[in-house]
Amino acid sequence: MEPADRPSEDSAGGSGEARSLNFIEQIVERDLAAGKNGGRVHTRFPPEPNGYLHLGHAKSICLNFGLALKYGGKCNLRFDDTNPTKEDVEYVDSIKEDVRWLGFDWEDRLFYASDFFENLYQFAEKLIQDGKAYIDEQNLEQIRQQRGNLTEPGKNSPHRDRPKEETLDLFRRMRAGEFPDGKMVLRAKVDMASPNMNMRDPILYRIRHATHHRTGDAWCIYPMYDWTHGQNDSLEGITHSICTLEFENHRPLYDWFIDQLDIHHPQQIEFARLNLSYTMMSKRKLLELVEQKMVSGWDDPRMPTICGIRRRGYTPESLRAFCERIGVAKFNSLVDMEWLEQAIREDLNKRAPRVMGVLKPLKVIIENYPEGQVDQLEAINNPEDESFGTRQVPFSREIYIEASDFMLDPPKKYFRLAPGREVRLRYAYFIKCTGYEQNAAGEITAVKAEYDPATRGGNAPDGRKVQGTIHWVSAQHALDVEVRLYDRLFMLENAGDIPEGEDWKKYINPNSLEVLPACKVEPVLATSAVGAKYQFERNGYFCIDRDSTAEKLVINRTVTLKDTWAKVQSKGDK
RNA sequence: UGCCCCGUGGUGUAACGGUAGCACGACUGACUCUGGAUCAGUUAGUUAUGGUUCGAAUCCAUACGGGGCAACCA
Repeated sequence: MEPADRPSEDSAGGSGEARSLNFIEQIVERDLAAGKNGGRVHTRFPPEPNGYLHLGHAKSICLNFGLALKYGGKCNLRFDDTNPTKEDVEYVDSIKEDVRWLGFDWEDRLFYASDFFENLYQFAEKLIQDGKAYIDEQNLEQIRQQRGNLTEPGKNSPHRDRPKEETLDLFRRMRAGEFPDGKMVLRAKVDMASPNMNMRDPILYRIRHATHHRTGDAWCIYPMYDWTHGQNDSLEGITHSICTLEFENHRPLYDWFIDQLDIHHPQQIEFARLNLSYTMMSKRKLLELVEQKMVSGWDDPRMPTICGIRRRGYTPESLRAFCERIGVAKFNSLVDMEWLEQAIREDLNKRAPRVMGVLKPLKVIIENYPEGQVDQLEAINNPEDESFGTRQVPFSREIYIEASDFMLDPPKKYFRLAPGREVRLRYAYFIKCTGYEQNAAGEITAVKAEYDPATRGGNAPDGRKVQGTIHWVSAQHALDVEVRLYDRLFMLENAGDIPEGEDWKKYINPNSLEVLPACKVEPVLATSAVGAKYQFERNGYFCIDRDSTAEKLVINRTVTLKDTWAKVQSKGDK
């Protein structure tokens, strides 16, 4: 993993431009102005370690850590590990790696909900002592029946008025392991008739004789998320508990708990989660893609996971800029994929060295160029930044150009090579097409050309202009590499919104991966490291994949360059 | 059918009772040894209907539309 530059206060979002405050920043500033929390800002990012982080989490991470950075506060990393049957250290490790890679630092504030199991247990005893909780010995089905539904109130459990001494005894024996799974639960005594379903005597503890990835077998009762989350925030001294919209209806319950316990009261603020077009953020479905081998793994470059997008060639800076740009609100929106791509283009445009790479090679034989001769031509490494310097690119009689840069019968406004036409080979010479070879199927197998020695370096002394400049690679010097092209994973724009029950897999794009096994790139790439990023001129941004071997580089296309010619063409098709 | 939340150009957002702005896209044009980048310009919006007000995207009401809630999940 490459080191990530730490975001500073005003580069947290990648751009230092003045920007109006989002609604959460407004709340924070209001609180600060009012002297609330003694001027502290303390947030947290609280993932459940049951899957890999995705772009939706990136939004939350940037928000929480970004807020702390902006207001001189702190942000904790806390794992919500209250369900031993679903969680695993594999996920804990990947989450830590991803947060760090994104450029954020929780310093010494790494927590687990399981660190607070004893506190939570004591809180529960207090609730019992206060007559605000009871042991319910009904089974799952009975409890569900009594909960009522959206329009009808629930009914009280027959155990609701059990004496608190009895509840306390039972609860302690629950902890001691005297009862099997499902035998009983601890419930809060709130209001079975509340229009808010969350208030209808929620379950606080269930029995699970399961080994926890951190606490081992120390516990056989585990707190529910609702019972854990708010108190955990409180114990960590969180001032602003930022979460997604679906927890809005839970807030009254969290507030109720905090009030009953009379402990520090963090303020919960809900925002809309990220939806990105042509992909989905469902952990469950992403897991299924991995398990059913529809992708190569969690870090498949087509995945919307942070590790996937990292392998694809995205930078932390581009992701932070993306998160800043999409903003934060309570409206459920669908962000166009284009925004993500634009963010990485902007970043890499400034930072990626340029190089020439031919994806679909077509050989060009320059008939008036001496056989065996090699010319070294100077090329600029990054026109956006002089400090990148220059490099030498070998040129010889036989070169490869992009197959799409030659047409037998070109349409109007096609500026590239065609019979009789002259183009510039970038940083090299003007060449004019003098002929071509075709196979029996009519495919062009080679192009013949003549070069003008006077145009060395790319300019004609007589001042004549050419319309097009194309990239090329010397055939005898070229490196053979494999390039992998990626397209959207799903064919449905709002792939995150497929109704439950419908077969979401039928929307998977069968052409999301295209492998080009025989691409030709400049020899300088021979020494490049895994993760190194380049712009292949006129083609896009690429990054060296970890599947590379000593014999053959494997290169991912991160994103294409904007292509106005492609746009013109596709319009012509319509 | 109940409760909660949300509706601003194509997209994402701002304006907090006083000129509807910004960004991305799209479209023009300039420039260019990347049909990239850059620069200049254009386009286009307050879901609807009432009300309050000198004045409403903003406050109120109703309607319409979208989202969430009935796991011993988080």
